[in-house]
Amino acid sequence: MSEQDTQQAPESPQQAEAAAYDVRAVQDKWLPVWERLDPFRADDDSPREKKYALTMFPYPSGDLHMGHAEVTALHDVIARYWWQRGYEVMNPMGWDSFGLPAENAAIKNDEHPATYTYANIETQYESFKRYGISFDWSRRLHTSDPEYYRWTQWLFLKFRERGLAYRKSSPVNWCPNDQTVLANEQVVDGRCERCGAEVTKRELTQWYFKITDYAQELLDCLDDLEPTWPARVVTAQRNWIGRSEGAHVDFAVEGRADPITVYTTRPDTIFGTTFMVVAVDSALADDLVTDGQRAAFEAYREEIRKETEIERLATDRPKTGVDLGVTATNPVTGAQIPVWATDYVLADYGTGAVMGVPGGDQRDWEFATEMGLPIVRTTQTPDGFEGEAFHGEGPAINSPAPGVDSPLDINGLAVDEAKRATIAFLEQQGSGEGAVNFRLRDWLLSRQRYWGVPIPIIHCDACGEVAVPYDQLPLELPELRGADLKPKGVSPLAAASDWVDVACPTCGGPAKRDSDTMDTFVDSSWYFLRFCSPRYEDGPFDPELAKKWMPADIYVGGVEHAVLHLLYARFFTKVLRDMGMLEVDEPFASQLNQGIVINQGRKMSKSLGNGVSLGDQLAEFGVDAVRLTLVFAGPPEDDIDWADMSPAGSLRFLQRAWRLSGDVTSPVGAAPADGDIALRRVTARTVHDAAEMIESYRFNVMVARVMELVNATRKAIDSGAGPDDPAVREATEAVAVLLSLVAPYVAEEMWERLGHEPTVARAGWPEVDPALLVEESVTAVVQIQGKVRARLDVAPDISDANLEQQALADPAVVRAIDGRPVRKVIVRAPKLVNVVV
RNA sequence: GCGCCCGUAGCCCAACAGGCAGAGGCACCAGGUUUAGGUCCUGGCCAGUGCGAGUUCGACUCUCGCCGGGCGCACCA
Repeated sequence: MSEQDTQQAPESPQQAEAAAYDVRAVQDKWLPVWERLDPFRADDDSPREKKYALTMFPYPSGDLHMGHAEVTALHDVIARYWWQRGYEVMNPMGWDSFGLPAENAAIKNDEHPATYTYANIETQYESFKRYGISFDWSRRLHTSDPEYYRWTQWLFLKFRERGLAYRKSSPVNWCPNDQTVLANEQVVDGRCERCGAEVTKRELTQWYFKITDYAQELLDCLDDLEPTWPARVVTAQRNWIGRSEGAHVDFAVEGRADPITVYTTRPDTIFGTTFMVVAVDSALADDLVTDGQRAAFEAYREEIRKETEIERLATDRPKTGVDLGVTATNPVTGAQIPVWATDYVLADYGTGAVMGVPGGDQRDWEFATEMGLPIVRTTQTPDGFEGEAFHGEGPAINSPAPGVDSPLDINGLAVDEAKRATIAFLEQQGSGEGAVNFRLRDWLLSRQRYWGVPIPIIHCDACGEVAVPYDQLPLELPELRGADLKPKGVSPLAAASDWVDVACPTCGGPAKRDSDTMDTFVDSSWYFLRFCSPRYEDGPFDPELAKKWMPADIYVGGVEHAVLHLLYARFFTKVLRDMGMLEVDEPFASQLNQGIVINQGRKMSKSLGNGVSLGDQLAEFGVDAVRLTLVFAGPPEDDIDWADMSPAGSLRFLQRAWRLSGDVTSPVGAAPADGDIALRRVTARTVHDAAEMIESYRFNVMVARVMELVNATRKAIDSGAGPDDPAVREATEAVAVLLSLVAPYVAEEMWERLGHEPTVARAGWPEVDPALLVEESVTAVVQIQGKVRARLDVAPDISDANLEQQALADPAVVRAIDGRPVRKVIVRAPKLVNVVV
């Protein structure tokens, strides 16, 4: 920047002005003008067709960084394109402003989390404005504002009324560092998604959203999203939901009223069941164990509880378990089989109990081998099979085994048939039924933290759980700060007795508020709906306006939310639809996942010392050049290595484009039809292609096309049609409009120099005369044996026969054929002729 | 272990639906301009598409197998 200034000092300001524009001065000039014109305010009453452009709202930690710069630059290309194409565009922005970093900062600095949060929000707000993204700031929201979280609480209570929010005791994921529980989605490879600490299990009573009620629909709708959502997100969600089909089977236990029910995807292997395994941390195991085995069982359970998730999930360690001392009855053979407890069965999947079929399941095989339990194969293995358990296709064998008496016989049946026959038998006998299971668990939403939405529930000894009355919402957080917020295993709110101790709204007796707060993913599960009517007072959003704006036409953001935010937001949308408040089934019609900005082949990090400061880059090259660099770097989904990029080169290009606007001498409104036809064709082609590129998210190619147009226009001015040709004006105006999607400042400056009023952002997409897109002649290639031997200039509508005749008459072709007999001629008019000799 | 994606000039990246491998940029070189090793203008340089097969008149593009890189899932019965 300072370099720019010193370069302008020389004797002739005129000359300096002609060579380069002052990046900072241009930014300072236009920012207040845009502020005044407010060109991106979405009008709820506009008759124009709507577009809703959404980008993931940030968490306010410090100032904006390169990642924010990339995602918003890409997003803004689309939003600004839609404005230019004449849509009414809603492009809102806000902050996901509850969360742990603010709380940690508050403890460290002995202050209130709001101090950190709102200071950062202001910083980011100012940065966003200067960065020139076309946000409609009139819709700004913060999830930590009581006006916002009032409705988060309202939604929680409505969900609860529908049976979709409930409390249960269960072993939950616990982050020992953050001192809070985590949802399954927030545990990555056995570690806390946020801080990386190894997650352990704890038995706690917590609030859950019953997202599993929507498992099937969440899965089914992915088919509709497949064409417009990134494949990896769709796949990730399918895997996460994890639907499987199988059966529930009851194994009777002598002396116990209830049988042990298992879930299996392979009911056809039931004859190979030589033992049962129950999750060691389940209530079922505790209930089944005999007095004689209790001591051993409890010792084993203690050992397991001390393990971290990482240890527990390791697949290569030996199987462990303890015999519970009871036996169960195989419903098809009547055989008595031992029941064991183990940690390789999960308490919260299926029924927490599994029939052990070592012949068909590798885990069971290992367990049987370890414990000396019998192994029976029930599926014929292929010739030469040398593995252990076999779970492939093959006819059923030993079902029943010779000499075993059973009312069911599935020997010889293929796997699918055997499954069907077994389920039919079990259903008829009343000892089982076909069943579907999902990997997806209910969403644990309680958090033992302060800086979040208080759960609006009061616990009364007499009345139980009582909802905070709607007219008392928002239930605001008590004022806590600094050391009050230190993690102590229970929510900091629990210690705020003034706040916690209340009269029961129902009976008036002494009661306590629920002291947990909600997972911040609850806040972000509906913010895109609030944007439709951000000041609405009668509900979380105005259903009429949601009807107008929803769904979001594009959602741009990071792929790290593939199964977190994106799944939760879909769930909320479906529930709100079922509540009659929304008409859409899905919130986001299409999606774009940008890559990340790295440096020197590595993720930017403090420890590597390879961080790139957005502020420094903006100061050195200006907003436009940084935005252009990010958009031009490559396909949006790809990571950008900043070390490979050249923001200086981007700035040079922008200077070249800008210079065009000073060279144009024809008047505003000069009839383009009188202009140079060759340049007009290039302009038309560029505008046409640019639209296509944007709509297929190939923004880097769009920029390359604009560069070509700039080059062509330069040539026309210097050595062609000349600066007064109307086609030069037409081309330069097109450059300004196209550049307005990426480099708003220089585009505005060009627009003014071309004699127009601001703002170029709303100038409208250039008109393209379709006649200019039709080539007057094309080059046809003549190949001999697939090698190019000649080129012909031909009419675009030349016939196959005509082209073939011309090709074979061409001297170069005749020479190449060299008298050999022509065996075959392939003609693809007007582009190609291939002669086979 | 299973699944998905990607390998094109020194570097970042293009190539519609199989049909001329290069659109654009960076870097580099040369000439012009210049007080100028900068800016600007002009021109140049640079790969036969990771490897090996197959299909085809024709393969960067389709199929199969390797090699290399990335991502996702992973004791879910």
